[in-house]
Amino acid sequence: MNERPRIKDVAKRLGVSPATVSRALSGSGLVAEPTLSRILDVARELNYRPNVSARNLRTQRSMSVLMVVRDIGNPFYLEVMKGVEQAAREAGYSVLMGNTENDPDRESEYFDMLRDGHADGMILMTGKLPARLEAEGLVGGLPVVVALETIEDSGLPHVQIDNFAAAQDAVRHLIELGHRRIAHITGPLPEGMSTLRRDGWRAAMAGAKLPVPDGYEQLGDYQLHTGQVLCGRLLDLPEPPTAIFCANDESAFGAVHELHRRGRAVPDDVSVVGFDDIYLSEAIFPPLTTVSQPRADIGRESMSMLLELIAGGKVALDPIVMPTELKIRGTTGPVAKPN
Amino acid sequence: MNERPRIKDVAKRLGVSPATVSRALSGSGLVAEPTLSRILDVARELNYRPNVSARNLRTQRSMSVLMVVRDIGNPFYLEVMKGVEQAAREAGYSVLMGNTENDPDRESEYFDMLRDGHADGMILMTGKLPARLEAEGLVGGLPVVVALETIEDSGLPHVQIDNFAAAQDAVRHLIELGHRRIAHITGPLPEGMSTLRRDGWRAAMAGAKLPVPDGYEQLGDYQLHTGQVLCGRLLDLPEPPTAIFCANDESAFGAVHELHRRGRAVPDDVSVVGFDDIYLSEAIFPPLTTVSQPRADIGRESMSMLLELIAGGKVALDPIVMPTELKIRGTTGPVAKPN
DNA sequence: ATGAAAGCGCTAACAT
DNA sequence: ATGTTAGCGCTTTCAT
Repeated sequence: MNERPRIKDVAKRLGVSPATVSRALSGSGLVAEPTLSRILDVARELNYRPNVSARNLRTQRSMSVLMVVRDIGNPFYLEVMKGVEQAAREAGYSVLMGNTENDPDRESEYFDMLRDGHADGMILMTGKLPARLEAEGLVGGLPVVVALETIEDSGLPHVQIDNFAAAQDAVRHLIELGHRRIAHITGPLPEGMSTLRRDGWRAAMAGAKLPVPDGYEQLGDYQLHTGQVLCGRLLDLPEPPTAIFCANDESAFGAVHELHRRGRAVPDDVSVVGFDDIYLSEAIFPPLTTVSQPRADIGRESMSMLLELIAGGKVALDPIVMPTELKIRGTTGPVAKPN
Repeated sequence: MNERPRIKDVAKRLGVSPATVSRALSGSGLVAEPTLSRILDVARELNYRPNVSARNLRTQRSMSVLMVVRDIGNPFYLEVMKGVEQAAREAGYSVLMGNTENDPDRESEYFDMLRDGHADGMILMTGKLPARLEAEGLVGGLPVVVALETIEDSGLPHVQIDNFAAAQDAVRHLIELGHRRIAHITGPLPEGMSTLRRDGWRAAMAGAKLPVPDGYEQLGDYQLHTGQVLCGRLLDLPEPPTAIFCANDESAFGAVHELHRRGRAVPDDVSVVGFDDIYLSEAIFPPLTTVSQPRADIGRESMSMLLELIAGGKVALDPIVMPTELKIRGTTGPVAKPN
């Protein structure tokens, strides 16, 4: 088991100083030509790689960032991660994935990783701050970017979409198709994103002077199975809806599933709209009409803001709002003729 | 912007030496009681966290492992990651995600991270080694565990499933339902996993003395859209199959989609079986019959082997084979009466 | 039970 | 253009 070479091994081989090797390898442009390429050659030959712990200790930075999500099992984040990773790589950074599972301990653990030098910055997608930090007001100024979610009064930069407007648009699409009985399966309320989507639905209904009968707002939790159950409940209503707007795609999948199960045609009997345009939304049958977020762009944008922050730059505190697009696919259609 | 506290700050506050603080915080049991709790108190009060770069440099380990996959956008890996992460956390390790996108440069980059102290070990799920390393035979002995895939003659420990037997079982299930015309949409051949699944199908067919007409083996690539196209091709055959075994769930989704599109009933006209039991397999309509892998278990098992390796322990080179289960759901049924 | 001192491997300030 | 030197913050001998 041969030892990994150290910088001084490379230096000795050529009779130069470690400093020169360091300069040569860092591309500082301070090393003259005969020496430079000989160093590069030997480094390659020995397969030398600078030890990152030593470098990080010396430079006081880790060249890594943390991307913290609520549930790493949710594929939605993968696309965002791809964008983050791409921007990070271009800047020479690595990305560490953090998974909180909504556990406050883990949430604050990841903040600790900022302090202990594990990472230079963080992209936070959990929608909340550790209570401890928030209480002591020591969040402002940290190299943290909030993405997807909103954290009010945090003093942190945000990258997000306009959940309210996107939901409103989605519901308007249903209204334009002639639907008047439009129900909503919400996300976990009163959580911010869910609330905005719910309010967008309400606004669209109010804007078209459509009534919202009792039971048309079903409290969900973004989960597929819950969507299925709640859809069933909607169908059992005395006046069931002809269209259902779901707070996310998973619950929309559940709704479509329940409709199939009951032999109701989608969209001929009931239209369904989702939100997020996750992986496979296009693949179910019929393909899901849903609000598409520019996930990779959100990731990239978040990362560039974070790099800016890390570099000590000032960053706008007005949220960056990325555009959404309503993907009209197969689960929405004209309202059935009134019975 | 107050500076982060250092170990000597904690030490000074109490008039003890940094060494004592280090010992107290590491739970070495070498610090006596009056001192111990006072150190712990002050550390908490100052919110002190040891700098990881310094610690890693000194201890020569990073307490991180690398989990390298081919495509981070594939949700299949998320469940594996969950298992890896759980086992890692329990041992005090963090998990770094690596994404190669099948790019050889990136593949060897991640190996470099083993040498530069970024990570102490690696769980490799890409099914191949960087050519450079392989050529120089410097892989054996590295703290690397191969999961899901197989790398022949690598001298590395493996955690996997029996793809051949699982495929064979899945096809036998179709045969038991009375199917005789069973086609297969493969993964990317001649890649190892795809080949094993294909061979399992062939073996089941041969075992039942069933013919494999021309065109019944369609070369796919695990992608949804390809599955759709190839399913169409199968249906256009003079003697179309009554059942299709797909090398993975995505292509099965594509196949089901195409069947729907053409108005063919699933499973009444054609049965479909997938492989992997990914996220949402249960959610499509009808729910997909598929081979389920114990993904989280594979992750956990890989991680514990890796920990063993890192600790310098010897590890069996016979592959650890995890059990699979055929989940019989809604896309398979008895063969239709012959026309 | 605690302290003093060394040193992990690197980079950057300062010299030349 | 290159070498010398110091030191990042920690853990771990070794000494007491």
